[in-house]
Amino acid sequence: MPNDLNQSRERVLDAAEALFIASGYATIKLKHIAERLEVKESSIYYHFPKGKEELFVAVMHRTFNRHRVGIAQAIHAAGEDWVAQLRAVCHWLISQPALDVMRMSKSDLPAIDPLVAYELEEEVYVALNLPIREILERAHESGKAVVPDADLIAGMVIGMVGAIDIIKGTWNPKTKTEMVDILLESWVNGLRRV
Amino acid sequence: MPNDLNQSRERVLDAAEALFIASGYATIKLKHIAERLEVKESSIYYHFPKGKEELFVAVMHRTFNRHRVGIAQAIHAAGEDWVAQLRAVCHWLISQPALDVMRMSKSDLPAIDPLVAYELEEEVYVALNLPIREILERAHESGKAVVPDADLIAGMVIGMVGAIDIIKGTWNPKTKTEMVDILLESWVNGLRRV
DNA sequence: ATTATCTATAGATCTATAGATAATGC
DNA sequence: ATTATCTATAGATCTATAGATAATGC
Repeated sequence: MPNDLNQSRERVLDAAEALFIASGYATIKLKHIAERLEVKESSIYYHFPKGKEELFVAVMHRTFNRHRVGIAQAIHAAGEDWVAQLRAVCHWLISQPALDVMRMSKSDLPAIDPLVAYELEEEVYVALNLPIREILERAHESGKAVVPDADLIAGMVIGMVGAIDIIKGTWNPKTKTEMVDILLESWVNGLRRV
Repeated sequence: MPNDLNQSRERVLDAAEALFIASGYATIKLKHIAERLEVKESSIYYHFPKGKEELFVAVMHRTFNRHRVGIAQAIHAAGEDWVAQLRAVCHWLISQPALDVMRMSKSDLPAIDPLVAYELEEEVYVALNLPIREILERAHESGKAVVPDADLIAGMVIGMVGAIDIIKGTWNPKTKTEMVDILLESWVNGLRRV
């Protein structure tokens, strides 16, 4: 059953992305992806002849590229205010499958070709950390915020959205958007009241 | 070569903990643990006859129990001030192998017996989230802080320490303690300067 | 006798390949 | 002719078990 725009390849990437992003490279077997697609494992090799690692790398490139574009657009659409920009980035992030950057960095990437792993690590940085860092640096330079280490706080913002995902799943009845707004508000204005 | 206090069993737990905590249940094979111990895979079954899952569960119980005790002591030793208590918890956490709570919850625990997984999830909550949440609630009730959702912020604090670990590994030349202090300071006092 | 390891191997699972089958587009 | 699937199977890896070996404590 042929298709015009490589639709079946995209379908494989979609299924693999949902599973790899949620559970990681080692946990997800080709069997799981095949089951989700309702095809046999071997069919996946038609689209990704080199197999699991090639599929994982293709998924990651696509995901990080989507984030790079989505975050840049979100910031642009948010206007000049740095808090509005930060909120826009967070709202974009919670609209996407939750990334576990720690698992990627310490578990997924060490399992693949080191050169490709390095490239992917750079893509994450450019797509996610860098734009957030730049928001914070602009706010700092214009005197609107005190940002002691923009890279560090950018990393925290990304981790924040991941943390929301766990808390959401377990207990909290609030929506993710409400949670992000609460956390950002408390971070921007501070917890302390003397 | 016998030993007095189950020393060889503890040695297995130590090796398994370092690997499981860093890379997760699926990534770590018995081979990796055996290599680290310089024994054969089959020797591990002497201490954990039911194999990998039993070992993983024993590791997690031990880890969470150590955190429960360590965090309670850290808070007690920190005195009355809520910021000092928060800092003490964070300093305890960075003294320990970095936990990836998201990976545990979405990747490791779903791979084991559901009943045991539920128990472990509760242990994490009691050991980590609950004490932090209580610090924040006390600060809120005494009017010293504005804490909109203590559970949510407690989850973030735990995520924060994990995020530090990634950033540490990749770029930042600061020590983990410096990073925690910077992040806590910025969260307590707020980023905004109008 | 108890503790702790080893060798050897079974059985399951996982990744990957070869080659057949089928549907559509030209 | 091209796209996309399938069946069948090889080979590697992983978990687990049975039973031997060796050292120490009683």
